[in-house]
Amino acid sequence: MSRSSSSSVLNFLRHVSFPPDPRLLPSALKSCPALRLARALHAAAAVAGFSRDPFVSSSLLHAYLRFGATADACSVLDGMPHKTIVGWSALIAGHATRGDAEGAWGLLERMRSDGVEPNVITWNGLVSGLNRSGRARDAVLALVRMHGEGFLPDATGVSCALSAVGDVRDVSVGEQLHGYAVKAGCRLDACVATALIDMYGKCGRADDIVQVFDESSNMDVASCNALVAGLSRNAQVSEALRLFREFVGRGVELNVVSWTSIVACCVQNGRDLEAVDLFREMQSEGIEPNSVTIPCVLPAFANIAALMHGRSAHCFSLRKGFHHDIYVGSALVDMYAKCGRVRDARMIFEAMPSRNVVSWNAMIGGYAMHGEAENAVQLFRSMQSSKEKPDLVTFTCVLGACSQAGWTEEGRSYFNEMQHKHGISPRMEHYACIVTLLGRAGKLDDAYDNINQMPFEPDGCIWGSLLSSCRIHGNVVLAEVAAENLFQLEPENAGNYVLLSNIYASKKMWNGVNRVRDTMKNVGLKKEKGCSWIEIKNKVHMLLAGDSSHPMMAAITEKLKHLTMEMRRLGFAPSTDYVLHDVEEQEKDDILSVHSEKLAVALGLISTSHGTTLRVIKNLRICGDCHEAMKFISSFERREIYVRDTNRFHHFKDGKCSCADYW
DNA sequence: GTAGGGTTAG
Repeated sequence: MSRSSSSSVLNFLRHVSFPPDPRLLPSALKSCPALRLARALHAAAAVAGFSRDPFVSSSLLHAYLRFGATADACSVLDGMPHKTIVGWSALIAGHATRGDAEGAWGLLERMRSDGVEPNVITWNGLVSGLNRSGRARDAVLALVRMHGEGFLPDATGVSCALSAVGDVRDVSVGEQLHGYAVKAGCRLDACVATALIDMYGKCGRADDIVQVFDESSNMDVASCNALVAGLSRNAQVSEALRLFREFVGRGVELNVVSWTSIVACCVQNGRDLEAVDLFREMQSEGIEPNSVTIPCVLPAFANIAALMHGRSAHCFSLRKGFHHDIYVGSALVDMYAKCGRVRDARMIFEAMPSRNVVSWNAMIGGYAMHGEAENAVQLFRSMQSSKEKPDLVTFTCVLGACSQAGWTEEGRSYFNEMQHKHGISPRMEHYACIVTLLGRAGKLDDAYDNINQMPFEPDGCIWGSLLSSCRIHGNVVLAEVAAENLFQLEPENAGNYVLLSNIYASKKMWNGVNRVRDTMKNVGLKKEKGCSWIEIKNKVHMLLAGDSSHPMMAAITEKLKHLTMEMRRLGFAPSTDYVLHDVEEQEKDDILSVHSEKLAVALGLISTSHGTTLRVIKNLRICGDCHEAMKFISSFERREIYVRDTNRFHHFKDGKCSCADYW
């Protein structure tokens, strides 16, 4: 038994006597830690003949409601000779909180026929309870009926109803409530303002959030937090950051929820480096992260492969006891896997006191990302012998693992198992997995057939996957089909043009190359800059392809020159069909030599001691030339090198890659 | 007896 629950039992025992004393029973019931004990006290009071005492029965009623035992609570109220409005209201709120809308309405009628008229608290309790139990529509209906019966809903009722509206995303009802709050004079109440912001945020109305903010004068810290969350939901990061600072200017004391919200806002919108900075700033402001902050910030460390930062958040969690939290545990599993430490991820996973579907998916997905299909599938089998049911994400991970390993038949069979054994109908992402699975294995026609047989219109991911496969297997005809669809679906995505152009270039079809380049120029698209990150001694370095702004660039260039010479000497020939441009061979070598992952690895080599493992992440897929170069470097420099691209991990060791050149 | 804010996997 934990320390806190044993102390609550001691506190309870202090109020218990034998035989039972009617003056002590109310306080005993108030501190009663378990439903069974409340029932025992009830029985003892009945035997002693004072269970109908107004104080005792009222305490029993509330104790039962605290444990959600609405039936017991009902029988207590039934036995009360004088039923008070407080008793009725508590019972109605209790039923509503358990999601029993019908029971709550029935009690409201019984209360009236008993001669007790509901008041505003009775109604608010009903609205609040229904909202809390997820019966959002019923909560709004209750408020409407309350109004229809001549009651003026107050700030409390309106806030609860607004919260319900946000859950059902019915902005027109939300707007009506907004107008009502203005008329009823409770619009400027801080809770109403917060609930309005929350509602508009959930309904996708960022402009209205800002308008509520502009028209409010007495917003507090919770309003700020709702504001940040609402803007984050609608991808308005800069606005969230600006208003977050403005709250400080207004003298609002920000708390751990505020800081967690702004960190989460950056992470959820791909601004990982800013999230890391804010996480630091939070602590220098004297706000200590809690068990919600940690799972919010961990994905930022995971995304930029900041293993040292991630480890220190892990240590912090251990010190604070957060590591037992299922959110923290799952986020740690994901972080270690994405930082290249899939064994550490498994250790965390095994040590978790409880797991949910997210924890399983994080671990299975981790194996998939590392190309460890065997482990992924094995874990998927253990999941099925556990009580946790696989969901659509689980199958995305399992299918992903199969496609990384080239397990075509296994992948097909899991695709069927998903539908027929688990009743999950395939979604876009599952078809994308199947197309990748078949395409990468060279079964391009099969992949194309699958696209044509899909029950809905394929999206950019599907065609993008086919196009990538065409790049690997040099299929110009299907590549043109895929590209045609992609240019319609995502005309702004430069990567598609680059891929098609590379396919033409690899076939020496220079007219095609020029045509695509002209189109790109006309549409005004630039090739996305390759970008890599490497963490060295607790600092994350970002390197851009062709960019020479890094302070150590001279040494990096020197190191690359030396490596290139050694590669040549040992018979390594750069493979030049990976670049977009049709240029002289020598110039192509130069372009290749500045791909960002090479810069990152060179920096890693000169900044760490011999034998240190290097971990690099990249915003694009690693090119074939860099892949060859990494294999060479791993053997020549005797270093293990992990490169995580958009697709998976490549673990280079002794001249070989964990993907076995299949990617 | 009634009210508003932050979390993990793809």
